Amino acid sequence: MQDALRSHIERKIPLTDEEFAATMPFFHVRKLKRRQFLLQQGEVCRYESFVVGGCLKSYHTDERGDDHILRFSVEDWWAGDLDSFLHHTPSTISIEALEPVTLLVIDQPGLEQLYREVPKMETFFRMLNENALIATSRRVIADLSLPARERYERFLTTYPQIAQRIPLKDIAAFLGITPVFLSRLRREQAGF
Amino acid sequence: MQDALRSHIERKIPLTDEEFAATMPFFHVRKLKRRQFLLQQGEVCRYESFVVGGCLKSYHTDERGDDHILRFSVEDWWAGDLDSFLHHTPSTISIEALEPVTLLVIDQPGLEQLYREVPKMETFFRMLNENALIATSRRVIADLSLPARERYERFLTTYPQIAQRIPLKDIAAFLGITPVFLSRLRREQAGF
DNA sequence: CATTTCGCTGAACCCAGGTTAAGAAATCCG
DNA sequence: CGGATTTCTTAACCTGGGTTCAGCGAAATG
Repeated sequence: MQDALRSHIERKIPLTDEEFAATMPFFHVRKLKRRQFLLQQGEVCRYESFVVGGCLKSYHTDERGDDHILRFSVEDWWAGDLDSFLHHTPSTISIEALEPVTLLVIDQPGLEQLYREVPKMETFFRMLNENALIATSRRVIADLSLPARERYERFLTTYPQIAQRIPLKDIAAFLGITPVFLSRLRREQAGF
Repeated sequence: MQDALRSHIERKIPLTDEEFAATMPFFHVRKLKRRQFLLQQGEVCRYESFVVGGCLKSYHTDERGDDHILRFSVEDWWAGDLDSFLHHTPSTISIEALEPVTLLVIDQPGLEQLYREVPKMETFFRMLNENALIATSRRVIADLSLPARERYERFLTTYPQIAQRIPLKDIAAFLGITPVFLSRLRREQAGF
């Protein structure tokens, strides 16, 4: 399990055994059952969580009660609300397990101390956030410039593995359309 | 002008005179006239640019030729395409001066060397990207959950200064609606 | 295994926001 | 300054996607 984290980190930046040994104690294991919450909208997000196994959705619930999914986190991804985590403000999202989930979590004081003790880990998180920023910016572009059907097609090709594991209504909540309409898109698509 | 950059950095992290002196040479000044491009979609983005004065828009042009504005960068903000800058890939956005602009720019080898020579600057850019990620994620939430009129109202209250300086058609391109429709929103709003 | 619940589909109808066009206002530039 | 260009507004009409409701199969729950 620690292996999963180590090889994940080393995909960006090599670590010595000592560095990894110094890093590991800052993390601890957490398990969630299906439908259990890692974070509920309104709470302060205390942990950044590395997903060892399983799948979660991060979503915002608007005033009308509609859910809007920001991202799905599967093996080798991270889950958390950075704003709430860093600034100790109530989070604007909930994070919920779609499958049984195993996590390695770190809290904010821990992360800061980790940066001091293992500077390479600051570099690692810098790169991680760079990538997250790039992915999020791509999503803004797609949301602004593509109609629903193309966002759906792009989702299918970009995350084929994820698309299989996830109910249609959650994909709809991710794309920003209703399940009814997504069902319609599928049917039309099947036509050819 | 260097003062602008220094106090910008020190708003996140204090620097000694030596650290700042070591930092400054990695930046150089660049000026743009109104309508001049800092980056054109398809080019590789060679610089991260700190805005000393003026205002720019970063926008994506879709296949149909429609522009979608991702952000406006004014004094004390940054402009650039992180994905293209880091990975030397053709950029998916253009960046254009809306007013005469003064920049302090740094290239990618320079930035990497800066991280090595002044580690605090890596911390600074980590924090900078954290904030950018938070802002971009907020935007995704807003795009997914708010109708056009509320996105407009939020834009007005969040960036009142910027809203003044910018033509309506650019605000529309930022909100993802047509100028015609934005004009309609304004009229209805004026009604009360 | 009976039953309630939940997710998916289909069809009819509706509305926010887009499109087109044309005039008024502002801004640019010789 | 005066013509040209660009921007803003208004109005009439159009469409992508939402909403509602109904039926139906697959899971969860007892």
